[in-house]
Amino acid sequence: MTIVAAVAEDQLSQVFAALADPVRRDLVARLADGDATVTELSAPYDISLQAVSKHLKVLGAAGLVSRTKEAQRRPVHLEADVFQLATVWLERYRRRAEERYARLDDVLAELTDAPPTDPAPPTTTEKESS
Amino acid sequence: MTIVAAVAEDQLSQVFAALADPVRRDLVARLADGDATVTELSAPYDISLQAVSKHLKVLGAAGLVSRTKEAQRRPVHLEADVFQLATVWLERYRRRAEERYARLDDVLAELTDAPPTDPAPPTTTEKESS
DNA sequence: TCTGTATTCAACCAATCAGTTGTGTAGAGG
DNA sequence: CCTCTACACAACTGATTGGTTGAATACAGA
Repeated sequence: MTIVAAVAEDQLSQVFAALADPVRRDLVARLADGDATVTELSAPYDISLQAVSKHLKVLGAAGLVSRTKEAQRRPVHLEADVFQLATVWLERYRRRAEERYARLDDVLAELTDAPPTDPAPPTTTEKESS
Repeated sequence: MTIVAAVAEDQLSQVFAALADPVRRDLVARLADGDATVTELSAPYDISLQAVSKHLKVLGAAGLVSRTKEAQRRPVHLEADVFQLATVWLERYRRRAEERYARLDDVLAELTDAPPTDPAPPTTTEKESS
């Protein structure tokens, strides 16, 4: 279980890191409309083809794209499944935060609470990070 | 519109980059359960408090957290809204890719199509990146 | 006022990253 | 066979990043 979680953690890092670059997001956006080769993908940018190839390698390492050998060209294919990994993570904590925000007692605590003797009731006591 | 889009693009980059780090994701996970101070947040890690402060700065720049001045401590608060920015982007292209995958003619095209004279109809012709 | 606590700022360092250019390799076509 | 095309690999460079330590700032309490 720990190993699985660690691997997932690592892939999550790679997915987010991959999508942190505007060029790579643009590549993903274009690949969502259909597979394409490196040369086709690199055409719109003024960076070198090798640079785009590197970007695709990053996306590939994150599991966001796959390559298929087809003659001498290697079309890039978007793997939509991996997106859910990130979405699930995001939604999980967004929902948690919003739930907490919705609870009135917590809201009131944030508004009225500021006792120097009792610093922060909600967080310090429990910790259940990863 | 272009400026707005550019800003959004930039924030999206920052959000994804912020979440690409496991420590920062862990911080977010813990902040989802409630606000906390830097000292509290840094406790579980064996890195310095200053390092955690830096991480929070990154999260803050991405708009994922906010700080409120409260005496000499500055509790960190998770901003759940920004999560949707990322989620919307992810879902947009995941859905696009899956729609395309579901259409049978496209699937067939991928299987039977491989004409060297006509490289790739779907992508090269149009571009609507940023 | 002096002290302790909470936090940031600044300078530094090693590692990673995005880009480059140059070279190598695999397959299709003359 | 030779050449073009499509791509990957390797080495280099400048910028960014995650970490450190040391000092500065802000405020609460004795």
